[in-house]
Amino acid sequence: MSDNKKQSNTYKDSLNLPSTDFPMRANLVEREPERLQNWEKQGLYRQIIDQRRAENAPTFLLHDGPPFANGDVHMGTALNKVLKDLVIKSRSMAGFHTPFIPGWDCHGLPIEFKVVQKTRGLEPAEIRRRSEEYARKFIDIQRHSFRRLGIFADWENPYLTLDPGYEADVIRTFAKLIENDLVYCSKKPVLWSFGAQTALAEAEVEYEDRKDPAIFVKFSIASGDLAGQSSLVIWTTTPWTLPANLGIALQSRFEYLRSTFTHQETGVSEDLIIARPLLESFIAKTGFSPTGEEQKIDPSDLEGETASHPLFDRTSKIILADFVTDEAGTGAVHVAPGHGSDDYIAGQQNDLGLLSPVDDLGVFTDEVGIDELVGVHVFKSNERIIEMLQEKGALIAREDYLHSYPHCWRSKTPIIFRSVEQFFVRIDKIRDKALEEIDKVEWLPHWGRNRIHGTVESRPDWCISRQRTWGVPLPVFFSAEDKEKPIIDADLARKVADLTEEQGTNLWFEKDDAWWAEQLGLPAGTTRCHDTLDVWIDSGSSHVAVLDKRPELHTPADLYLEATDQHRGWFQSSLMLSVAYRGNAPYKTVMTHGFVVDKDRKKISKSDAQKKGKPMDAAHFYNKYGADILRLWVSSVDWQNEVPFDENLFKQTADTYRRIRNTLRILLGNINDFDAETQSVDNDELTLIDQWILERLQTVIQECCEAYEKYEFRKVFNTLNQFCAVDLSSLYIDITKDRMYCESSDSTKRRATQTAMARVFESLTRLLAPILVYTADEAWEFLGHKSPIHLERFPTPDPAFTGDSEGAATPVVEELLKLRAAIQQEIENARQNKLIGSNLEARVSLDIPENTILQSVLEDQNTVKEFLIVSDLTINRGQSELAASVSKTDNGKCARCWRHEPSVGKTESHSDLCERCADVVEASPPQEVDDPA
RNA sequence: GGGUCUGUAGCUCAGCUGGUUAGAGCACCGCCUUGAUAAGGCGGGGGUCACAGGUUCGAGUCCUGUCAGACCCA
Repeated sequence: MSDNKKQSNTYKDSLNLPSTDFPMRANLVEREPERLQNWEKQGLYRQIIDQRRAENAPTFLLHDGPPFANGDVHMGTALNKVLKDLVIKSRSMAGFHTPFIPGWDCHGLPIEFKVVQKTRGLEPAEIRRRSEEYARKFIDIQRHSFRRLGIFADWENPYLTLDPGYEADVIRTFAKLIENDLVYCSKKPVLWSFGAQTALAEAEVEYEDRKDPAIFVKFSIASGDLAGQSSLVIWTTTPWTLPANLGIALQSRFEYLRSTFTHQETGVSEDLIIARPLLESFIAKTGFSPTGEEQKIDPSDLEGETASHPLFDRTSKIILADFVTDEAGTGAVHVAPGHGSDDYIAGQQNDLGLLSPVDDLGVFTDEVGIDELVGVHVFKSNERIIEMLQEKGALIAREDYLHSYPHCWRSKTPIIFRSVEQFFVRIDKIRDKALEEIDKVEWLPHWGRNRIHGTVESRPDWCISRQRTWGVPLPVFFSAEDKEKPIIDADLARKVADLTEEQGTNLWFEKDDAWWAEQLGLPAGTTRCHDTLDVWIDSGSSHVAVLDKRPELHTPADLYLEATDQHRGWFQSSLMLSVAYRGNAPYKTVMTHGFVVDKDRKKISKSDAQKKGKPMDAAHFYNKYGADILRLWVSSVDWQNEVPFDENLFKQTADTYRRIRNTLRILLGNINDFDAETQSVDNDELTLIDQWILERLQTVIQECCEAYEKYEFRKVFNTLNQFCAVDLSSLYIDITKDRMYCESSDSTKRRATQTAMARVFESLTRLLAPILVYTADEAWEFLGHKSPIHLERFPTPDPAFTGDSEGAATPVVEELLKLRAAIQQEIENARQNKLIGSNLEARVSLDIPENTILQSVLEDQNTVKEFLIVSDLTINRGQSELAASVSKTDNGKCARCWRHEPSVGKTESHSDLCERCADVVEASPPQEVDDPA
């Protein structure tokens, strides 16, 4: 027994077992940073760029949308940046010159809010100093994460929207808008946050449920035939806007009903006019139902008449408007032009005038006209106003109304519509051109076109002024004579840009009005505007401040790639500003990805995730699993839709990773003693199976390159995963084990397989490189390459193995696979019945129908046996159907190769070996094989 | 409420212009192997293709509606 074991160990030493130092366990968390450090030390990004430039490669420009310099990199941001990197790396390996300048969006309320919250009462210049410090801190944090994720970019020279040069270009972009007569100032209702004391963009608003009193209010008709006889009833959920009421809108398409309405319980009667489509709900909600004669009223008869305001001695004009619907209310809509955008437009069209008696804090001003309300917050006035209506007998009914209501994304306070002097960009002047440009752009997925088209089509003028400090100043002045009159002048704006180009826009806040007036040659007494520009102007100007500015870049960019919410955000602001600035879109293609959602496809809110202890920071994952796992995950998902995510998916991805890594490892181990330069065999010396795997490889190369080109990384992932798991691991490597381990090391058969394996390895690592940035480079290095794989190009299919030639191996192998499936089932039966253990103990009898494809290969028993990994095979050709039967073989087991061969014992000097092994052992004694020296 | 989308095994994804018993990998269960071994091989279970109608000789694939989810808007 011990003798036997000793002997078998001796034979083990005579085998060519795979050998490599490429570790099975990746230990990515520790190894990746080391590799990253090497790359950075040698300036790999620069090397790649320089190399492609030297090759005169065509340029592919992906313009980075700037993430906000606030908070850590979470999975959503990581998804975005990794996708961008997959694009960049795959385009680079496809031979393009791909400069990638990362950016950060640095200004804006969220940062200023953090700073101001911490310390109140700071001077503007100090707020700005601290805001910049805050932004830069997070830029460093995020940059570190992005680098760690293996993203190649010009990290030393990113674009920051707070850079003086960038700010100056924002101002120049704005000057161009002025020049094109696109900027105006107007008192207009805007979304106002009294919590943050600023106007907000729509993107800065979030909706939350809120309960408000909804009231039905009577306005008695004051002119025309019905004067003094009947009343219109309006419905509103914002009683505080009633003091600003200047009109009542009716729907021309509705029929209205006039009647005496009597309250079912109180018996009170009122002569009222209600739209017929809303009559039922009116009755249900107010308790008033028609009890008198019913008279049809045509709303156009009332148009132009007036109704008495229930709180003041003044009238409101009755108008017709399309925004009146039958969804809620009475068909008569309260119009306060100062407090709503529909109202504002209707007010303009009908000369209603405008009242907006509310200040920055959301408190009523003198203008409200009711002394006791002056100084009271609007939301605290609702109840008092309702009481007053009640006192005047104008309140028909009230209810509590739960609705989804806009809130400020920062201060979380409800939004009010309030009219203030604001600056706007006239969208109508550029809308048509913008819509035209949209259709020249390629949108991925294609429905993105509809999304942005819809938003551009319907968007109102762009409110671009913010009453905040942390931003690019709005370069406008107010005349000395009339403080209300803005001086909007392109040349002045350009001078401001020149003055701040070097020193930054802090100058605007540090120097006083007199200084500025003098610098710009304005009359003494001229004051400057204290607003800042909407941050969407900042980031939307990047095509000027970055693409135009940097010598290696240009407009339009080939690709913008962001999450779908940017259809209304950056894609749109960039489009509008580019159309205004240069008359065309800043991009050729726009690609969007979905949001990261949880495994039930519900959105992940930050607070929820924290509550449940579910980490969402990218750092958690690359520190626990490694960046390559995170990247592999990105490559595996359908990012055009929502991207499901939870930690289990990482474990799943890690399994896939392990399989790929082990495949690379066994390939390395098998070609360890092989020098492709000197020991490769000619193509016609490759065996069937080698030829087959190379044919498969060409298909894989073809499919992956096409998929990369179409940004279908998921397909690359699937293709490579299957190639590794099925074609290589389960078939090729398994089938060639015997020849690799047992044939003499220099045999042609073995060298043929090594030739194929080396080619597979070279191609596979390159195809993996954009995804597994660290692992592919590690494997590449283990093969003996000195320079990083990321300088390489993708492989191209070898025409000698495209599989459609006459001697193609693929059709033959596919037939053999059918035989394999048939016998494996029988072998498994035998195994389950404890008849045999390993495949090699099986005696297989195989019935095969006539098969022209297999004809020649069946002549060669050894090839078939090798392919099927069986020792003892009898083939019965010309049978009616494919069938296999299995029993235990009588052949003796070769102590070296473990096959059960009839030839075992036939060689006297090695009585426990098969003939093949005896020959091999005779030819090369173990010591020589084992000792590489 | 409106717009734009999505919905195939436990999970991540394939299923081309409608056509035989809907596929892969992972996970799960069983077996084998111990010369890829914190690996590898083989076999197996698992899907009324969200639901309900319709068009068609025939639908996961086309149409309508419902439900659920995402983003944007109100």
